[in-house]
Amino acid sequence: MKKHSTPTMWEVAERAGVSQATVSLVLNKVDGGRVAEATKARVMAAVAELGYRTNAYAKSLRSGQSGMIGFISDEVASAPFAGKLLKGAQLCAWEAGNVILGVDTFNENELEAAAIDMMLSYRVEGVVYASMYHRVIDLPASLRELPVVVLNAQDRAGEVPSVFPDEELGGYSATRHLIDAGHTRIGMINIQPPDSDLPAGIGRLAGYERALNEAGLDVDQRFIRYGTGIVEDGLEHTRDLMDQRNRPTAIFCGNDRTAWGAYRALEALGMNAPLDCSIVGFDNQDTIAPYLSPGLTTVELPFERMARTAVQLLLDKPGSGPSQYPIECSLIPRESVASAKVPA
Amino acid sequence: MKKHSTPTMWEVAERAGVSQATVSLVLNKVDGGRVAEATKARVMAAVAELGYRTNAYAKSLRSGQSGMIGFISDEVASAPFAGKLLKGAQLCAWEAGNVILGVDTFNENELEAAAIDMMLSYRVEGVVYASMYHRVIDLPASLRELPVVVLNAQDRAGEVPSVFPDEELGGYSATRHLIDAGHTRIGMINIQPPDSDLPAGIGRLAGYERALNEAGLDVDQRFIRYGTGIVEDGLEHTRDLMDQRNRPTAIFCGNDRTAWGAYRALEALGMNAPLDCSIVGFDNQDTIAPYLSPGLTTVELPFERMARTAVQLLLDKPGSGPSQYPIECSLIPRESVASAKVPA
DNA sequence: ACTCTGTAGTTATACGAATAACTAAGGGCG
DNA sequence: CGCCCTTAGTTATTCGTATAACTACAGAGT
Repeated sequence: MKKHSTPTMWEVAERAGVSQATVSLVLNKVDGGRVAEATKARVMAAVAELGYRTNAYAKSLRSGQSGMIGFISDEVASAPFAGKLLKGAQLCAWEAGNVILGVDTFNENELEAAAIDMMLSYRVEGVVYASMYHRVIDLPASLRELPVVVLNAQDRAGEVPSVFPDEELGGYSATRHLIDAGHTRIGMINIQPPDSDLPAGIGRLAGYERALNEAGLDVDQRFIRYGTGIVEDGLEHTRDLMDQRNRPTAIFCGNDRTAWGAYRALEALGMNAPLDCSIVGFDNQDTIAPYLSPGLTTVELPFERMARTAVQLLLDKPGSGPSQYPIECSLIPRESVASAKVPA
Repeated sequence: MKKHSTPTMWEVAERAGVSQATVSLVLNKVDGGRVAEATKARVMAAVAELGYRTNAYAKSLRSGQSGMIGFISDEVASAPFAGKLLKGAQLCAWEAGNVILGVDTFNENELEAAAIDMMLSYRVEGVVYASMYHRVIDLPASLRELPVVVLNAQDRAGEVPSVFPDEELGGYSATRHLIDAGHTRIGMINIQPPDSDLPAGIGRLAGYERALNEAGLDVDQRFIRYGTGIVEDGLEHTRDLMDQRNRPTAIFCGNDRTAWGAYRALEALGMNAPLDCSIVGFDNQDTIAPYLSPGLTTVELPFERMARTAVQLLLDKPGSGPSQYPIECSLIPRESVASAKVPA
């Protein structure tokens, strides 16, 4: 229940005994020594007494600046980490006095079109176009009229800056961590079939191979499996990997769900992680990784930093820098990696 | 890169050879037979050719309606289900031509104050004040000037409508499901200590007891344990419960993480779910419940419906209805419940 | 005495759209 | 023929703020 709706600058001005322009000058500190301290104080007092708040619409209309950043995403609702993207975006926007206008399209083209329309109506300063998973996307044509940054995905046309996780480096770090612990027979269970073109699986595998090569270890195809990123795949492939003579002493799982499956397989086989087999995951999914036992050593997807980077790119729009911004994924050590037993 | 910034109604009017007012009439269908079909067509053509989009700020300023609904939440980022709240809110708002202006406060008072300020500036039609978990909250005083609905929480003062899960009914359904399967010795592992006043644990336990009473079964305190909702608690308490003579044949776990712990305990004891012990969880956490093996029968928290209800309450603001809106939590059957063996 | 420079404001206007109030032309009808 | 109604628009004003351009006055400098 508001008594007399929010007051305007005129009402503040009247109460302070000055003109509306003066109120504006005071509130926006366009001072330049134009307003006496005493007057300022009177204005501020009136503002406080009346509970005045700037009308963002009038301000934007006049100034031509909306102070809003659009955030379009497919299916945030279903992605457990989506909140982190939102968090990074919001904090970064906020620090620069901007606000996030977020819309989820639920992968429906109609909704997406409506969302873009709406953002154009609100004259957003730019749009962060976020994907739920790392992939290569085609931007809707109607976004061409606006500054856009692609988040957690890559623009196929390469016309727009894209911020995404450095999967290759992540895969490298994970594998390197195992190598550093003395492992030489390291399996990998990837999260997609070999013919899939998703950057996540491709990059993580590539990083795995680079680490092995760099360490002078063979890339043994018998140690590489291809699942689909779900628990069952980790379970089956791990069972299978451990069934070989000369089996791996460590497995790099392409994501945490797969790692969970690996745990289950080891348990079923009466084996112990990390003593019989070290495990490294990927994603650092926070409803899983810390709750597995032993805690899962994994690679973190830097959602918050990615989102901040994306928003920052929109904010300092000037001149086009590079179009690809891979963000480092860092290793989160827990208890699922042990030193390899030194061969006798 | 926009060539000549977005066109205004005047430019559309000029191109169509009419006045600005006419363009407005056409676009808002305030028709009443005032504009000839041919003219309408010319206007629409001009709109399309110039790519005109209404300026939301000008429109709101003039009409006094912002078309925005504020959504304030603590820590969406960390809540895996937060997306569903957002989803329901957005869809419901959208259907009525409104847009969500969302802010996460990360539990910082400063940010919250700034968020409320910002929403007042944007003259939101109302605010959904959402909590990450079901609790009793005190609303910040500055929200008093606006229509507010509390989501996934309850307003202590009871001055504002609150939409939250019907925990008691959920607990009842879960327990009833086990009773219907023939179980008579049913344990419960609650998610908070007995002296805690969080509605979730209190309600779920109350529902459990009501179901037992209604079925003429005793509420046996030896079967009720109090944890804190984490995996380890489920593990320990289940181990403990199963260690009794005359142990329970089914356990109602106060949430899915606890249920996960129960699975681990059973596995460790060489027992099988659901054959040796049926399990029901709560939350239907989608990164966990479907991936446990066997799939976890659990109770769903109706986030999307709750959020829709909250927004709807804001939209049809007239006259105050009830102030509490408990929303039904329904049972999601999977494979973790089996019929009790009929006693010989 | 006159201009010059600050200081401390004020006035007027524009942003883009919505809408109340007006107008102009054509036709029907008594 | 004059009157009124209908159709198809137009004009003028308003929302709340930002800002360019102006004013009014006091004191300094020559």
